[in-house]
Amino acid sequence: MPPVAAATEKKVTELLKRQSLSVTASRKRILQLFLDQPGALSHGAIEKKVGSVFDRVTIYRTLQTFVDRGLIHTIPSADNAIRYALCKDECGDGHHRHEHIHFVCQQCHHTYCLDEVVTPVIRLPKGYSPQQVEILVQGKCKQCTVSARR
Amino acid sequence: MPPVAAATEKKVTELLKRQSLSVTASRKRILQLFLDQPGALSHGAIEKKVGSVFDRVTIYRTLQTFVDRGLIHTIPSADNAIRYALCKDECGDGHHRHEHIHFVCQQCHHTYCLDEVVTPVIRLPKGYSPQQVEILVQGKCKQCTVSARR
DNA sequence: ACTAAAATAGCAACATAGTTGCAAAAATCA
DNA sequence: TGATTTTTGCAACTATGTTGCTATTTTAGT
Ligand SMILES: [Mn+2]
Ligand SMILES: [Mn+2]
Ligand SMILES: [Zn+2]
Ligand SMILES: [Zn+2]
Repeated sequence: MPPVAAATEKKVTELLKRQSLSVTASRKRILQLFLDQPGALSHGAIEKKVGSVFDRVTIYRTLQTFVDRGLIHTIPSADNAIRYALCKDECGDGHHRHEHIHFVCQQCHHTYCLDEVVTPVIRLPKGYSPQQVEILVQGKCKQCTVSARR
Repeated sequence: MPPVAAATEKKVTELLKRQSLSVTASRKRILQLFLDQPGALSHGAIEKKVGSVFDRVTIYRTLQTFVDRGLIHTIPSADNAIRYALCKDECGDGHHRHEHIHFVCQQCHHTYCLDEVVTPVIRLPKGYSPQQVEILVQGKCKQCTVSARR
């Protein structure tokens, strides 16, 4: 067993226990996928990455559990596939508080949380009571801009 | 034939001809649905409203055609069902230009274009090239706020 | 108004996304 | 370790969306 993998395994196990979640193979694997890369993942992307190790339903339920516990959050999209990304510390069991925007690259199709960019206050006409604001920016991401320039 | 219906029929026919679109029963009916109410419509909502008069595929293709021609635009969502709403004059064949935000009521589940609310400029970190900004506000709409107060 | 060409609609089949009930398996706890 | 609780896998189902092909409708020219 390589020491790096062992370290990550310990980390995800700790994370799960901290949320009082049973530590199972699927939860460890899926949580690790999120930790291993900076972007957001859709159910389909996860299915591709883990192969047929886990049932589709298990993946759906795992994602829902993570959302419920404030481990990950959902990101709306224009292509009918919900993306999920890791939450920061402010989120917890039963509550999410996000003030960042999301960026979707039209070239590589990755979705990123831009934690540095705070959602501005949107002033609505009389009568509308806002609860949550989602900002979705589409364009070309850092990586794709750089590789186009070379 | 009631004069009101005849007048609307003439209107949608004119609209379609103005876009050099063949005037068909499905296109007239679906365009009329959008003109008859202020909100956005999903494929499913349209299917319910028109019953089984048109094939599902026809509805999908009609919506796509309208989007292509700049008659309607899509609205991203968190529930995996694309909504469509009428465009204003600025959009046309092959191009959309929208600067308004969208409001989704968590009570009545209607989606509205808030044309009065202009999307603010979002400043991104270096390297990201924005192309389009979508703002989705969730909360309670005008109607639902009023009826709750009574 | 009639006809040929072009566009559109309907059908079937498929693909992807997501849900639910239930029994088997695994994780937790004592 | 063994009982209890939780999670998983399977099957079946719904919703959403696409594609290829043929029949029908629309359009445009006469
Ligand atoms: Mn995010
Ligand atoms: Mn709109
Ligand atoms: Zn990119
Ligand atoms: Zn409402």
